[in-house]
Amino acid sequence: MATPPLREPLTQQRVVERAIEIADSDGLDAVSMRALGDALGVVPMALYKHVANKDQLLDLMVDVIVLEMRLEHPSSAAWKPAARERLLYARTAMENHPWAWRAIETREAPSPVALDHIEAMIATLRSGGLSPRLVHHVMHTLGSRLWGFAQEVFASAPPPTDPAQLEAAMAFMAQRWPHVLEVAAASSHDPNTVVGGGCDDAAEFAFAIDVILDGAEALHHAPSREWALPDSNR
Amino acid sequence: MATPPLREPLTQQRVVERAIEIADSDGLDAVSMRALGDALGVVPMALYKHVANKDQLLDLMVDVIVLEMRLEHPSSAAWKPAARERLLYARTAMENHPWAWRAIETREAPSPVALDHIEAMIATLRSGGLSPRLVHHVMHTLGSRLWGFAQEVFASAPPPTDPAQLEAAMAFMAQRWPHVLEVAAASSHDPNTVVGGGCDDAAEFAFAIDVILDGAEALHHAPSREWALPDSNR
DNA sequence: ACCTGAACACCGTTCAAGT
DNA sequence: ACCTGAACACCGTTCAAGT
Repeated sequence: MATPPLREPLTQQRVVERAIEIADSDGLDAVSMRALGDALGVVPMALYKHVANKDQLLDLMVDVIVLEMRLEHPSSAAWKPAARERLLYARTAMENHPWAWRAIETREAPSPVALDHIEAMIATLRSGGLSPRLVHHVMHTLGSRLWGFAQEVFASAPPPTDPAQLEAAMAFMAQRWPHVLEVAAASSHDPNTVVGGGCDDAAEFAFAIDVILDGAEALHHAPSREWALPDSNR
Repeated sequence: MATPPLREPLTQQRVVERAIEIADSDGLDAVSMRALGDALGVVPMALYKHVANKDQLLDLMVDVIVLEMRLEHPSSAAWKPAARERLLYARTAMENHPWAWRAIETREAPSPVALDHIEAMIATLRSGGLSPRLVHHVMHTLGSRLWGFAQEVFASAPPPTDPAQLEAAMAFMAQRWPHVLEVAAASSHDPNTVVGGGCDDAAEFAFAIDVILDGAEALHHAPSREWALPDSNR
């Protein structure tokens, strides 16, 4: 009588799924080959039968998230609302996996799944008649927003919770960085939490992509027609 | 007779300068406490007398680069060319230290030096009469471009050098990602290097900030005056 | 005051060995 | 076929000790 296996054999899919679970709950740094092995009840080196190395593991994790950004049929046929919907859809996937932007940023080349996403957005913009050259600039201007995130540098500084400290900090800012304070106050939805925290990421994302898409539309219709020539290399 | 010291004692400044030199020449990953100690002819643990830990070392390295972005007197008094000049100036500093965006991105809170940079840009935008709320949105839209970089996700894929491989890759792209190929071809300055590589980063940066600043100007002058109300919280 | 040595708790990964 | 154990070459950092 053969001894039955004590657990399911690993597969690449199980390895990647578990890695995503760990990243979702504990962050990307918690995904080490050793911790992932532990979570799967296996010695770390066993993982190397299913992924070539950690880099390929990250590739596969990113592909799962990018696949979640796939939008088969935008609800509008017009290029601008369709592009807008694609970008907001990508942002939803990113919101569900807050670690993913850090993984995407370290990928060196686009996978076929990523190229499918790029292709869909470019096709949408081209369907509006925007020239290849204008579309190219727009894609660069969108930058990471194509992948549903904007790198909000220095965005995560929480204000002090102690009211006395908060008041002191605000007094100091009013003296040394008065314009920063004024703009932070203007952005705050809740007037009581004036410094940081009061920022609506979704609204900022929407504002930014509207500026970019409106700008693209304006250039497309510009009287110079510089951007409208479909067959030039401009 | 006291034995003279065999080398200059370390200072925080020397530690940070050497770390920046290593990052400039070998990349940010080459800056480990151990390698930095080696480069200074000192055991790694000696560094902890001058920086609290590696995180503070990165803070200090970033501050040096952000200080290089300081522009005392823009050459125009008008807000838009002045803002444009600030952004391009920041990009120059970033170009000289290609590792710096990776370090900036991992900082959690802005240092005083970083707040000075933010303050200068906000003051420039406010000098044009843009409302605090519009300025806030514009700052978010600029995102990392305020720090002179745009995260060009998946931008660094070099095309195959072997002509046969290149032709095969292009044939495959033409079939599966036709719009990507068309747009890549339109962007290429040299028609012989059609896939990747032919992209002018400086031109893309300039295009993007012009779209954003032009968009800000249009909203500032918009007939709705939604963005022009200086004293509301909108 | 400033630097050192040994050690701890981690990494990713290779290679030969086990069942 | 699939997993394991021991080992290698790295990390950042602490702590007690040296001069």
